[in-house]
Amino acid sequence: MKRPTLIDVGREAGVSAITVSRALREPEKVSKALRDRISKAIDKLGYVPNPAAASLASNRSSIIAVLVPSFSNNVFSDVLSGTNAVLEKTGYSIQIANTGYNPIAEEGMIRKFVSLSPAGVIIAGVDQTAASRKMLKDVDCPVVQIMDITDDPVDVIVGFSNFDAAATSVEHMVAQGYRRIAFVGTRMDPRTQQRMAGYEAVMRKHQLYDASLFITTPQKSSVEIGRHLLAGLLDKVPDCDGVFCNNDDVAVGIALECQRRNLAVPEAFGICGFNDLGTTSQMNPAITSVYTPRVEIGERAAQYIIDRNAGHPKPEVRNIDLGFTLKVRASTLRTGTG
Amino acid sequence: MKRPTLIDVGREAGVSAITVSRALREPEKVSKALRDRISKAIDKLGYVPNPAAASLASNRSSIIAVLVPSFSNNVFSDVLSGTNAVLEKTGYSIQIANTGYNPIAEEGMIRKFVSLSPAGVIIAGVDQTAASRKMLKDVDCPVVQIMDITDDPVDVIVGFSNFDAAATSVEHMVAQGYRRIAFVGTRMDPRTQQRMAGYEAVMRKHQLYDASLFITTPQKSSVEIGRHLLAGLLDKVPDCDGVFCNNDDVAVGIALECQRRNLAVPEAFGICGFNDLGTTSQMNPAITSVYTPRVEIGERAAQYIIDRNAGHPKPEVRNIDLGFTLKVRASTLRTGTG
DNA sequence: CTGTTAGCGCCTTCAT
DNA sequence: ATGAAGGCGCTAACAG
Repeated sequence: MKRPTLIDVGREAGVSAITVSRALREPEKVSKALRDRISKAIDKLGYVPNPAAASLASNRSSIIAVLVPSFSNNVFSDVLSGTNAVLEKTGYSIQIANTGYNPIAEEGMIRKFVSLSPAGVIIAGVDQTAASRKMLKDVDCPVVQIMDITDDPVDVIVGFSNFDAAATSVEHMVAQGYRRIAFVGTRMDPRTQQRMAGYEAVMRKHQLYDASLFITTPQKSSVEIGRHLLAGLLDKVPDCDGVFCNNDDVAVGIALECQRRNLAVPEAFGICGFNDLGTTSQMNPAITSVYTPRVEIGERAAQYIIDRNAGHPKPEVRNIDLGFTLKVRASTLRTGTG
Repeated sequence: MKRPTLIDVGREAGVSAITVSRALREPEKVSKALRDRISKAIDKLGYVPNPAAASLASNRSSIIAVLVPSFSNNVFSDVLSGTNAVLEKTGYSIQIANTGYNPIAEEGMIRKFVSLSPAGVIIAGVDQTAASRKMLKDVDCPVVQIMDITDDPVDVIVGFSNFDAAATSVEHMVAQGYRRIAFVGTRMDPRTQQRMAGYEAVMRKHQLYDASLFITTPQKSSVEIGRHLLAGLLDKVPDCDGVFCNNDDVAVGIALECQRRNLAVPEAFGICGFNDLGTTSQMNPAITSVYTPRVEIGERAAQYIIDRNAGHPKPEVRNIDLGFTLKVRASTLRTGTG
């Protein structure tokens, strides 16, 4: 009743264990006849490899470590969907950890993951601690940073410029005649801060910058928090005529609060969200948002790991910018021209 | 520069490897003096255990396998958050797989997970194949089914009755005077079908049952699909006066489409969602929904695994019903009495 | 193309 | 309370 091993399979097929091992890992190095015999023996005995033994002997595992800052965030579930879709037909498995936007916690998680000899690491952002970065440099597997872009990735980065995405959005709002545009930011993680910087750059460029237009909170984003933030914003800045939000949930909350207050969107007040998670496009009026290629980022990250482990060389371009798309909708369209 | 092993730590501390191993796993069996020496040696060398070796030698791992039907689903990200919160201070790690609502795929994933000698398995629902169920019965670790309830779990189940939750919601709508209540179901997974059964039972009981009131689609739920489904529903059943949705996103989409059509909610049309994911409560009017204890389910599942592995006996009550709460809001309140 | 040998790092068992 | 011996199942390295 005990679980069969390679030796058992080998005995059944009349070959040695190592041949079975080869038939599984490098079938082209084993003759067709043997492959067939071995495969029958495997089925007959119900053999399933022991990954712990494989990992111990070879000093590498089939585990891809994924470090995200939050589970309850559609952004990262989309990334994970993409990664999973690419990986599920392969032998890799996904082990995840939630860093909770905490670089120190992240460091510990990286240390633990490194001890697994992972087949790859996918990690959100570029703001790792020095120690984290060193571990990621030293680990003997592909490492993909995601959701951001930089000239100096640990290995490779797949993402987009949060700064540019924000700047593009705010430029659009300015072009639509909005002047007193607030920045509404929740949680204020590094990527949100980059969006804030993009907002600020454009506002300064147009001499519209005003420190009182920043509305931020360390709380996580939600529709509810969006509603509350709008109330606070209108108290503080009564002549505010629009918002750029770091997140779609907040934008939806603000839109719903505008409905309640009969604040005319887009005429009196413009709203722009971020990520284009799906609800924004359905609102009345539809909300402008920045589409970000989350699923594709997850897919590309996984594919990179597969390719490198299959022997592909490290590519020359190590920052893969997948861009973003400003989805202009009614909530910021005053001129009718886009 | 090679990674230190227990032997290296032992040499540094002047003890044998096995003593270091004990100091790590069963500190109470090692004298205080040695523990201190060993812990210094570990820090000095930067020793991190090799989980593959541990797993191979002991025939069990620290991996908790989590099988969910979807990543892009707030329900399961909440469960995962709860599980992760309980597990993150422990030595366990989480390995996830996405079954895609496919029992055959699920079977393969279980087979693979079982080969890891996991420390626990968390799996959504009760509709596993016979082969899956057998593997889960045979695996030598705690197994927790979640998001449902049954008298006959594989090991333990933590969830709530989808049938009762739906029945309670529909009873409420009937009490509020709605008569031509439609069931709007997306994806039609097993739990959705139970909700449909709960709806049907109540409609039959009140002699309100009508087969044309079922609107279903295999597509995944979204705000957008909700809007389209309402359009189809009103074409097909013009006198329809309310909907019970299997999902909040769909309910939100329907509410937004009602806004657009100037269909008065709750007066002319009642809307009830499912799961109470957060946006429903913020809508205009606020949408009634069934709150489900998703985070707590994830927490309890993880805690059960920890407890059993710490030697706690299998509890007598093996189906842990955490219930649900109908959150009555404006979208179904015609009488003002709740 | 196939086999032999020798571990990988840790834990189980048994001894002291 | 600590240690010695042996093996978990697999694969790297080298033979043939």
